[in-house]
Order: sequence, then C-alpha cells, then structure tokens
Amino acid sequence: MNVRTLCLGILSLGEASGYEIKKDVEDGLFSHFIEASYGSIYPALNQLSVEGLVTVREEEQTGKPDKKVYVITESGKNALAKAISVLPAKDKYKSEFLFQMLLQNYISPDVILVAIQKQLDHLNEDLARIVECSQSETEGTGGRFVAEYGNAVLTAGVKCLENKKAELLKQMAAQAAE
Amino acid sequence: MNVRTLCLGILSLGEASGYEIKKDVEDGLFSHFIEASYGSIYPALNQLSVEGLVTVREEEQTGKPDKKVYVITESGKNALAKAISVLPAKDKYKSEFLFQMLLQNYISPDVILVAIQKQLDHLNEDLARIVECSQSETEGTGGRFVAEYGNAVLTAGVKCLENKKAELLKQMAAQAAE
DNA sequence: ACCGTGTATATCGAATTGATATATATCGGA
DNA sequence: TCCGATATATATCAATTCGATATACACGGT
Repeated sequence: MNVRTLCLGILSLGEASGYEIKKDVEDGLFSHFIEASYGSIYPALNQLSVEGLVTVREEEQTGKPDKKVYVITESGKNALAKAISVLPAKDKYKSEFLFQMLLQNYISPDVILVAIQKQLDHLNEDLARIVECSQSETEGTGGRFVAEYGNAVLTAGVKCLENKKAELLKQMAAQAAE
Repeated sequence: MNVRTLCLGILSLGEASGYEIKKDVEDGLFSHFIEASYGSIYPALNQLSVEGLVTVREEEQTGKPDKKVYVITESGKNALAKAISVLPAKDKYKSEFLFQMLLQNYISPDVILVAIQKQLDHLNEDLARIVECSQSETEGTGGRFVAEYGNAVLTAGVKCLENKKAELLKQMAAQAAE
C-alpha cells in the first residue's frame, strides 16, 4: 500500500490538510500502525488532486498561516474501496531496540538499562495516545478494533519489559555487591 | 540504523553470505523485528568490504552455486559497537491490516473475516518461528530476551484477534438468521 | 529586538523496496 | 530424457519513501 492510498483513507474520515494528515499519523488515531513523512504526503496529495481523487481548497486562517484543505471525491472513494478490498500485506515491524538487545554483549549494562527505559516510555506514550483517541474520537467499530488490538499488544510489551528491567536491576545490584 | 550496521550485527554472530543474511531476516532469529531486501543487502556488503569492515572469500559448493562468504573484521566490530551504543530510534510499525480494519465500513464482512484469519496465520507463523529459533539456536541472554519479548507481543495479538473473530462470526450468524 | 515554538507547505539527496534478470543444481513427472 | 518447479546465489534498477532542510507566518516570552 502506498502513501496515496493512505491519504485517501485518512481523507475518507474527513477533510484535512497535509499538515493535519501528518499529525494523524504522528499523534492521532493512525499513529500506532502507520508511518509517513512530509516528503511522501505532499507529493501524494498533489498527485491525487491531478487524478481527480481529491479536491483542494485554500483556506485563510487567523493567527496561523493559510492551509490547503483536501476533500475526497466520489471517484476517490471508489479508488479507496478498491484498494483496501485486497488482502493486506504482512505487517512490517522494525525495532532497533530489539536489535540492540540481541547484540547486548557489545554494550554496557547501564546503556541497556537506559534503552529499556526509553522503550518503556515509548510504549507507555503510545498506550496513552490510544486511550485518549478512543475516548475522544468515535470512529465506530473500526476505531474500537484497532484501539483494542494496539492496547493488547502494547500492554504485553510493557509487562515483558518491566520484568526484564527488574531482572537486570537485580543482576546489577548483585554485581555491584560483589 | 542503516542496512550496513544491520549486516555487521548479523555477521558478528558468525560469517555468512548475502543470501544467508536475507534468510536470517526472513526466517531466522531476526525475522520478527528486522526487514531488509536483497537490493539493500548486496550493496551494503560491497561497501563494507571496500571500507575494510568485512572480508570476502569465494567458496565453491557441491550441489549449489558458489557463494561469497563475508567475515567481520576487528575494525568492523568496533564500528558495530559504536553504532549500537547510541539510543535506538523508536520502533517502526506499519500494518495494512489495521488500516483496513479501521476503514472496515468500506469492505464486506467476509473480506474482513478473511483478513483477520490471514493476520492470525501470520502471527502464528511468527510465533512458531520464534519458538523454533529459541530452541535450536543459543544466542545467550540477548536471544532469550528478544524471543520472550516477541512471544509476549505476538501471543497478545493472537488472543485479541481470536476474540474479534469469534465476535464477528456471531454477528454474521445473527445477520444471516434475520 | 530577538529567540523559541507551533503551524504550514515544499523540495531534494540518500536510502530502501520490490521487481526483475541471470545462473547453477536438484528432483519429480510427462 | 526433456521440461518445469524449486532452491540457492548474486546483482541491478526504477520507483518509492525517508530524513533533513528551507521558507514563511504568527504568537509569546525575555
């Protein structure tokens, strides 16, 4: 799935500017399972506009710079429906953290501890965001689905890491007492 | 973290060819949290070789084509140690599946069901692979760490999806009886 | 007056993907 | 025996995407 389809999907939930789409994938409903940069979003919106799958409207704002608001068209909705009716590709997960943990014999215990703590922070931030989104926004069945899935997975990660952290702290204390 | 560092990390666990490195990220120890394609692995190995961080040796095989075996050098190990001592970037997770589920009002219930089943299959395959790897290979503390983390997260995903699947089947039965 | 932060769009080189090409060897079936 | 499928192995390339940077407006604090 490319960024063009991603933008169509977000715009199907309501009009938005490029900046707002980036917000959605960074802090919003989509943040847990979508990644996309300005460098792909803005060109995608331009292309969608040329193809007639979205319309653009320039909007003046008070206290903020102007923005370009994109709205999905009927043919955009059709293209979206077609694009998401195929079997989705397998999830892609990249974790530098786990890579480090696998190679932990190359680094000192305190660096490991800091990395674990940082990972815990990330997971808890994501969890908080999901809880917040699922309270405020009401995206229906789909929203509940992804919120519960994200919650389950992140909670399991936190639990596991907290065990690992406690284990490591115990080991470090034993080492220091030696 | 780039593919060059990734290759150094894998080679730090033992010599390998480009093809074998791809296997590791596809089916092996790294498969759960690393993604990389031939198009990035082969150029990375060439560059590492030019930089003197790895050595190459051509090896003839019986019953198989020749292969190029890469071995990490001392300066390669130093470069690796330096590269993984920095705080890792945040995990990147992209799920077309969750994107579809969020936008599920655009697709029919039976397509949703197929997607859920496929996702369950993927998760269970990953789980089986982790169990297999953690039995056969003994990568020490690091290996156990990532295996347990992967296990926890994937198991939570399976559990959640099985609930969702049962829920959906019940709804579909009720709809059909109507 | 100046700097930092937030909002907003745009662009560009570099990294990576996904597909394709090429070649060797094994094995089972027509 | 020849053919096709599968596995091993390396390499390359166009298209996509990332990550960084540039530009600009508005607000608030020092």
